[in-house]
Amino acid sequence: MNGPKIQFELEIPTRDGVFCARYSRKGLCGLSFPSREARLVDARTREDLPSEVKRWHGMVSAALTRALAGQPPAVLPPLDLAAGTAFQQLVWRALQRIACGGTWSYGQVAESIGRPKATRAVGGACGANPIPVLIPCHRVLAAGNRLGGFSADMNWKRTLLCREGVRVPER
DNA sequence: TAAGTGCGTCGTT
DNA sequence: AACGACGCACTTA
Repeated sequence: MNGPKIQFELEIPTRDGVFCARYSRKGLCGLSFPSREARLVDARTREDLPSEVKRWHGMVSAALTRALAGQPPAVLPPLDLAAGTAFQQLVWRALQRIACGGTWSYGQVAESIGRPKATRAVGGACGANPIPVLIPCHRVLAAGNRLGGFSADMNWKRTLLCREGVRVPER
């Protein structure tokens, strides 16, 4: 699934730790949660920032801060999802249509992209989401109002939903 | 009710 | 051919 060519990796400090945003020539192509093994960002990436990337990064920082506060989305730069398969991109686009404070089931996502039987595959695509939080895969729950899974810590899924005012199921 | 099993299903590796 | 961030029917306790 050879990923996009990363041009810049920039930190985003938040009240929940330091996230890392990745940009290709086309736009935002990745976002990762704060991690213990805090990757030092190459100093080189901080110099010679194209104004376009500065602008993108400002938008992403603001959007992330809002999202972490459970607020509806702000303006985002173009997203570079080209690394995903056609199916994955379909799913990721669908996720962006889930309103803040709302949730869909994996089955509903599957239906919304015209593949009603691909529920399980939708789970796989959610797990491959390169831009969590901003592409809100945390808003997808399992049927029967169960929580379902999450690639990063399940606590992130709980926390994000909780901040959006969603009544989070126990399991 | 709650928890566990089995199987259909389908995109990805 | 094997493996899932699934869903459903069905069995147990």
